[in-house]
Amino acid sequence: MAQLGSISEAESRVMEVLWRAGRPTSCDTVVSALAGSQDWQEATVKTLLGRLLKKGAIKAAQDHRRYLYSPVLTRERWLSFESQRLLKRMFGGRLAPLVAHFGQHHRLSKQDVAELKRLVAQMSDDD
Amino acid sequence: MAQLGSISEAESRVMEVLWRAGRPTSCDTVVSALAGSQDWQEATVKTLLGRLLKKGAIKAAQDHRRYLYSPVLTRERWLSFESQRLLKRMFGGRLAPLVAHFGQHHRLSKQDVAELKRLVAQMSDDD
DNA sequence: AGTATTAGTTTACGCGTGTAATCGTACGCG
DNA sequence: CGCGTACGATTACACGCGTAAACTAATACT
Repeated sequence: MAQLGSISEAESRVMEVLWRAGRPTSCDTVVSALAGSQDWQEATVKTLLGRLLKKGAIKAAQDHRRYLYSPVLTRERWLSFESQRLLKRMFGGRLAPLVAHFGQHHRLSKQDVAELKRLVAQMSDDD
Repeated sequence: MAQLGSISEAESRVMEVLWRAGRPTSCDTVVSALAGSQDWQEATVKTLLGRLLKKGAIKAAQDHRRYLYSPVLTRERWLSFESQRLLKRMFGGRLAPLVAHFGQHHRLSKQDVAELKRLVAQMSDDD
């Protein structure tokens, strides 16, 4: 019953497609959507869809002779799960140290800084 | 030759010890340092040190009948590597969306918000 | 000097993952 | 009505990881 949330890298690529689609989607359509960016055989996608089903991250609804898949795990929940995992593992679970790290070690675009400023301002507001 | 940077979860626990130690450290000492937090048999730690050696993430210097291990991969580089990987995978490689996500979906402590404010202010300064 | 200890090296083993090929089966077409 | 086709399901297989035990070689103690 693997706690929802832990899907693999490759699986998440498939989820991205389903999230973007916003409606039940056939395996075939997923394959097309991935063609180019991800060079997988159709068989591979089938496998991944199967694994996601077993994990309960997606559900399948019969549509004539095939299934249409849709996410059960939301993108929001997944983002939360993974980013909190990283924060916990590497930054004592707190956001500020990560931001500090980025400030020191990576060039942030002016746009990013502006965005950040806006965000923290908003946070104080909410308070 | 796996590009430096990709060490596993368990391996990173060992690295943490070496980073904190700040000087060449014996396997035995690593085991003691982990006792409690991480309930591993000595054998397990030996395995992990061996794997880290093979990956080039640490080096070993002979000291009488044993080795003293020290990091080659720095904590900074590791933090950068992993956090950028997450950002790229989940937030289009940009920091702001992650912060936005946290703002919306997780309660940030007053302390965290203050810290964040200080950090972004500082960023503008640097600019 | 022989033996117990200790440290490093080798081997083990099940599980998840990436990446598919193959199998089985229901349907539509000729 | 039989056969190719299009799907999902089953099976495959190597590799990394978590977790260790077994093996080996050197040393310290008696």
